[in-house]
Amino acid sequence: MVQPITKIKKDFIEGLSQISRFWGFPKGMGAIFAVLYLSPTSLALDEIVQETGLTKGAISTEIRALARMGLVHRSSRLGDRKDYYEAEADFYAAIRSILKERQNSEFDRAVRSVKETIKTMEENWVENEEWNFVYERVQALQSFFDAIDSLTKAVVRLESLGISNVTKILGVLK
Amino acid sequence: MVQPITKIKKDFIEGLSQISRFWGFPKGMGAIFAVLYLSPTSLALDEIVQETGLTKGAISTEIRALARMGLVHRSSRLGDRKDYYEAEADFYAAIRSILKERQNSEFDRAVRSVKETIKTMEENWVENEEWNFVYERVQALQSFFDAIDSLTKAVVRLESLGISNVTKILGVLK
DNA sequence: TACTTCGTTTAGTAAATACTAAACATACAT
DNA sequence: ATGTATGTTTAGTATTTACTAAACGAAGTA
Repeated sequence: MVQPITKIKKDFIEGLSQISRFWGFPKGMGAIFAVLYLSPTSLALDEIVQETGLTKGAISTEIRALARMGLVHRSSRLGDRKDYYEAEADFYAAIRSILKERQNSEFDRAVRSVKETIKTMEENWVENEEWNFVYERVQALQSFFDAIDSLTKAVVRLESLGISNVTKILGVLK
Repeated sequence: MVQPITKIKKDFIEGLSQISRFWGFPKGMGAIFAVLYLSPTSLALDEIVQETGLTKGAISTEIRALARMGLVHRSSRLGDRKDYYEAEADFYAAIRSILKERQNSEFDRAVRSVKETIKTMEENWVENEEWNFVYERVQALQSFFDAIDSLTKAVVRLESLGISNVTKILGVLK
């Protein structure tokens, strides 16, 4: 059975769409990234419309999210009003970028609310068993978050999180 | 301003709900976990109904998911038809458990489809520039996935992923 | 046997989210 | 200025997902 390149691409796009959805992102987002990732040249919005079947509007908003995460880069050419987009091909760089982005997200707001809880409890301290128990648990969660936080910060700080670093980590975990 | 323990709990539950939603899980799931996490004793389904305001049905299905991820544990008592649930308080254990769970998930199916793409291309090889480019890119993604995969496998293998291991990793990344 | 008390399943509803179509804004070209 | 090609915003729709209410099943109890 002959497999034309278009079919190969289509399957790959499909696969990335599913992966995207699995991580809680719109599947269109995965599709857009996939199209750019498989293109040797940067693409204009209309070309992405062609390849994905999505509308300009959807792509406009979703590609902005992708750009914010550092998964795609936007560029423009002299004497050309169009914007051109290309995928970030270094996934380690992408991960660092995503982590960085997440630091000022809704997630951090929620995490901070846990910190608030602790402060509130300390300021209104009541000495009884339940209070103690709750305090202890909330604090355990807090220090877990802190550990995760330093981990992500460490990763973000690296100039490059390459395969070599991953191997290093693997070595430690042995 | 006096802060009764019920208000403290409510805020905390709210916070975990948001965190849950941020990670793509239903917010009810976060609420259920929060209620169990703040309880010194294991709770029956009806008690969780009371605390969360969700229905039996919802809790039944969502708590099963939580159990599958190892975030809560179900137990029963002699001469008591009720099931009792308690939260896993060791978050590092929970992480390992979640990672383990994810290994046979929809995600892996999608990842495997990328591997398929590579095989298909090799079996129907066409020598031209586009084919080469696509092949190279797909393979780069594949090896990225492989790295992530060995990382999670290493973490899962650890008897305990405690704060000490996290610190070790931080050391390597310095 | 019929009656409780529990967890589960199911069928339908509500809510959230992704997406479309079309109006809009901007910038350039004629 | 008017027209055209672009990206963005908006208002509405479709789809997906979370959840409810109620029927069900199992397993004990009277």
